[in-house]
Amino acid sequence: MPIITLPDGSTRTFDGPVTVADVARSIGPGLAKAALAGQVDGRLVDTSHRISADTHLSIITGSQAEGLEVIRHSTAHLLAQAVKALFPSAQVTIGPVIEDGFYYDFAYERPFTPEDIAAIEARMAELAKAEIDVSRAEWSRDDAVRFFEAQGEHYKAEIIRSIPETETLSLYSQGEFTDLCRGPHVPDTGKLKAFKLTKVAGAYWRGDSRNEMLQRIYGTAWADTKSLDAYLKRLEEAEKRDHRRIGRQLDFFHFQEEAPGMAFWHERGWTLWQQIEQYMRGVLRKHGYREVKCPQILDASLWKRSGHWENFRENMFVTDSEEREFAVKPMNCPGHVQIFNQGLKSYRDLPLRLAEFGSCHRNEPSGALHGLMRVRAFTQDDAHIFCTEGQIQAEVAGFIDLLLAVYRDFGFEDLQIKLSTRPAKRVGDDATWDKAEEALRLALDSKGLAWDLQPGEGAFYGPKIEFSLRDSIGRVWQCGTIQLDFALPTRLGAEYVAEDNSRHAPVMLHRAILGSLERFIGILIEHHAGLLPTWLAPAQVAALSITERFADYAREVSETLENQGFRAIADLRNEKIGLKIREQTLQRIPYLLVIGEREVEHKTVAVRTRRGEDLGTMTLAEFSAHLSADVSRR
RNA sequence: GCCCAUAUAGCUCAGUCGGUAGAGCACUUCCUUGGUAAGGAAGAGGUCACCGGUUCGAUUCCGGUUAUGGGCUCCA
Repeated sequence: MPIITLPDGSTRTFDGPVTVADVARSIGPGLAKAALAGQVDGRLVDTSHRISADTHLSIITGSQAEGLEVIRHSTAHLLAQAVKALFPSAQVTIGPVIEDGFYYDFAYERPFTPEDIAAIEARMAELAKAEIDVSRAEWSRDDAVRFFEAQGEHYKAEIIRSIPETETLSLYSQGEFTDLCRGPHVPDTGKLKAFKLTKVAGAYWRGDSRNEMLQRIYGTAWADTKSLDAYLKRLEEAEKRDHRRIGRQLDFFHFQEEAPGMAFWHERGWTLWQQIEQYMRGVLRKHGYREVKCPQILDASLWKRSGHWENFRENMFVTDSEEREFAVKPMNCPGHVQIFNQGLKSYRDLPLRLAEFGSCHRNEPSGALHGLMRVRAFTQDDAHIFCTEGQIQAEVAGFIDLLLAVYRDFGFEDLQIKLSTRPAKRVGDDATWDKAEEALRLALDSKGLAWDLQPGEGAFYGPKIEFSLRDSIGRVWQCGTIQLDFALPTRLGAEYVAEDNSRHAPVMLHRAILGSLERFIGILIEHHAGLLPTWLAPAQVAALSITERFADYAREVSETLENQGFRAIADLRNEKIGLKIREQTLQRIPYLLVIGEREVEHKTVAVRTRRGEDLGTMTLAEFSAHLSADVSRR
């Protein structure tokens, strides 16, 4: 006589064992139809799951996050079923749920074409319409291996073989298709109503580039077509924010074939860049950094000593001159160590914080390039803090405060933080690593930040924290970082004199807040959809003359504002005011000053914003005060 | 680097089942001097990414290269 407690606290008593579906039916026909899975004492189960003891049960539908996940997972199976039906020799591998959808990897003798994808999607729709029952069965591991081998599914068999022998596996079947899966799944394919295959791509088997390439099909799935349409709409909107598109529209930068992965900055984009750089310069100075500048190319011997030659030779641009081998710097640290090494340093000099807007070049693999987000020529807001072990935690904590404040000023609140700890191949003894990792962890926790641990993902020379921001379609790009380094100072002979007159290698903290200026600007553009905050906007205000008769006053207005330190332009073209407003609004200029007879007569300006608001007529002094207030509000 | 796709005017794109191309916007000139998101007319503009092959003939078909896009791998 199981007594079942529902989420609202009510209970239902049954005469004997019941399934989740039975319970849903007893509550109402609507719920019975909507039920996708159940949650029994916190565990997700199929609707066919039998309950024989007292328990807490929640019926999962498509309106819950768990339900959506079930839908996506089941849609991945539906995709595999359709592929197997249309391409029987394709082998299935894995098909997980991802953000907003799912993918499934297949091994097949040729890539799937767009026509194939259309056919597969059509078959999926048919299979869904047929409302095929999805059933679960438990198998022993070895039986499952034999089953899949017999079907010619060698990848699946390989996956199962790597599962411990003692484990019982669940296999889900729908029609003639059976797949290994933990579940749960929807009770029948008819529950899958809103899905779309989005793209095909190659993907390495088991994510290893030494392995063969599989055919990955991506899709999205939602509880209803309305949500699906909303999602597709959202993607479309995000595309309009693409920094590459806005960069062209606003005349910020361009790329061309002769310089792959290296941006040409146009005046407006460069103005934005300069605002960011000057802002950062001020912030760094306030926080005890000293700005330096190192040579762009350095003799190969230095890169050999630093270890970069050995590890990254392939990705470095090298040059021959005077029969010597040079490398264009791929990073700034060795240069900063050279500066540190000039003159004998005392413990009293520590922490020493050397900052540089360091221009670096890395010959990134061609397939990795992506607009401003991944380039071959970039500028880091780099700095290296030379300190003692005892100073690590305070420096890291101070850095995190600084980073959060900077991000806030740029309008970013939502970031992903990851702590990467010691990899298998590393330098330094375990005691040092223990201390270093602990220092990073404590610093993070002291800020009350949420972070993920990435065990084994640290650099060979030390653990690191990475701060990432998302682009307009949810892709995550690393920007800030702080990395401990126990290796480089020793390799490059950096040392300081301690209180007891002994000499020690300092600990080196590599850190960047924006990461690369290029990438940060890309994200900034997308984040604001090109409507940069006034303090960053390349042109903050445009004076528009209504006819040529008022050109002189419009020019005077813009010059006055320029002299007050604002970035103003004058649009004196012989065009209608409507056209000028349209064009300058599309250029995302925060303020437009309309200047005609009335304004000239009363020495005023009529102010309109890029969002279409009319701020009315005011004197130039009043507008200047308004602009000033806006600029300081970052 | 790997898989797939794409490359036509400054931009966004159409087109040619193989006979050297077209639109809108932008640009130039002229008219218009107009009060809050596109005034009108005329004109100019393309080695159809590059290199090769097939063909009487290639922008179109095939191969290669380069770049870009979407993924995968990588990212000191």
